[in-house]
Parts: sequence; C-alpha cells; structure tokens
Amino acid sequence: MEKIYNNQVEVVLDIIGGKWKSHIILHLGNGPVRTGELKRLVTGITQKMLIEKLKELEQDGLVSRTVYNQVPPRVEYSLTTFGASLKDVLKVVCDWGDDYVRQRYPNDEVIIKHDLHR
Amino acid sequence: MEKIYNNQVEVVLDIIGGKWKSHIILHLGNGPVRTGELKRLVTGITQKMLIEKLKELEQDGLVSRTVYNQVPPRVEYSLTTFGASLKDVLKVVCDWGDDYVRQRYPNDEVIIKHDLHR
DNA sequence: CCGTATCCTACAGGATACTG
DNA sequence: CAGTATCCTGTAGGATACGG
Repeated sequence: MEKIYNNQVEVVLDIIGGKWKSHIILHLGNGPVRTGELKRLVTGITQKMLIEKLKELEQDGLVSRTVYNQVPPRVEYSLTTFGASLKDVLKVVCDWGDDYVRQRYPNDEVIIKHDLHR
Repeated sequence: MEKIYNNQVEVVLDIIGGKWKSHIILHLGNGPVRTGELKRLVTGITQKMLIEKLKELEQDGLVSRTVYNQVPPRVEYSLTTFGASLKDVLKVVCDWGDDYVRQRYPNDEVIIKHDLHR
C-alpha cells in the first residue's frame, strides 16, 4: 500500500508534525536519554503521548530504542543518523522561526518556552 | 493574549502545518497567481480550504492579496518577503524529504506527486 | 520504571449550496 | 470569478487507570 504526498514538505510534516515530535527530537540531540528523563524534559507531555510518538519516530527510522535488562527497567532513546540529519534541518527551521517572531512580534506577544539553538 | 510555543519549530508548524499550506506556498513562488489558477495548481483542494488557508497565510504576513476592481473580479496572491524567505527554508526541508524518501523507500512505496526543487 | 488500554473531546478538513 | 455559510466526520491529542 503506497503512500502519496503532494510534495516533499508533506513527507517531513508527516514525520515531525503534530504537537510533540519536534520537541522530542530537539531534546534527543545530546546522546541517549532515558524515558523518564525525556518525559521531564518535554514539559507537559503525558506518558501515553510520549511513548506513542517515540514509537512512531522509531518506525520512521529517526529514533532508536535500547532496552537494558535490569531492575528497575532502563530504556534509552537516541537519534539515528537520519534523526540527526533531520535535527540539522530543524535548526534551519528554528532560526527562521526565531527571526520571524523577533520581527513580527517584537514585544513578547509570542513566547518561546524553550529557546533553542541561540 | 499571548501565544505560547514550546520551541521555534512549533511556530513554523503553526504557519505551514496542515494539509495544504506548504503546497500553496510552494506554488506561489513564481510571482502573483490568480485564485482560480491557484485552485488548479493545488490539486484536490476545495474552494473553501483554499480561501481559508490563504486568509490565514495573509494574516501571518506570508502572503499578500491584491484586488483589481474589474468585472469579472480579479484577485491575485503572491508571497511577501517573509513568505519568500520561508520558501527558501522549505527548500531545505524539501531536499531532506527527498533524500529521506530515496534512501528509505527506494522502490516507489512513497510517491511524490509534485516533485519540486530538483 | 516503563508501557498499555479506555474513553472522551476539540478541531482540521471536506461536501455542498449560495451570493455579489 | 471570487468568496461565504452550513453542516458533517475522522482523528489527533488528552485524562485516567492499570500491568509487568
């Protein structure tokens, strides 16, 4: 069953679109992160959404999941090569978003909670 | 009333997210386009969605709308400076999406209807 | 600590018909 | 030709509770 997109941007939107995925990817930049730590980093996300989105990112080849057989359980997530390259692209997007907000909303009408990349 | 985002990527997703906006922006690249022509270019979009998304893009400062007082009515849309710069960013996104699809789905499991930028 | 299962709600997106 | 007004539906996302 083929997937059909109008253009390549839609492919990327399908991968990082929605409320949480970009935030997750940007927090996976510095090496492996445990599930609980990630939940703490991605402010406001529920466990259900975190696991769900991580699973989707894994299926799309952007995130790898490592399980350590120990008690208590330990699971770590990190970016794959694909994920890392996408993160570089997101950096470009971030920079544009930054300029956009600064120029268009110079008086804090728009608030960025986690000001990344600058 | 302030808007709050987790990161700058969300700002951009708010602007170009959804099913149609990226497609519209990419088609507004080559100068002004009339409404009807745009509807023809953006395959499958309904009139309601087209107008709705154009209005949102205009409010976000990415698209400008020019009305010519004549009969029959003539309305043209084009990218603003902001819109044009965003289009350059989308080009980077497109390129990544292209590589991604080529490497991960080399056998046409994924189809791009409008193969842009290459 | 990590993941799953239910249930629920809001809203993006679509079909269609109408106006100037 | 360009735009508006209704009505409808699928699904992303959230609250909550449970299990290994």
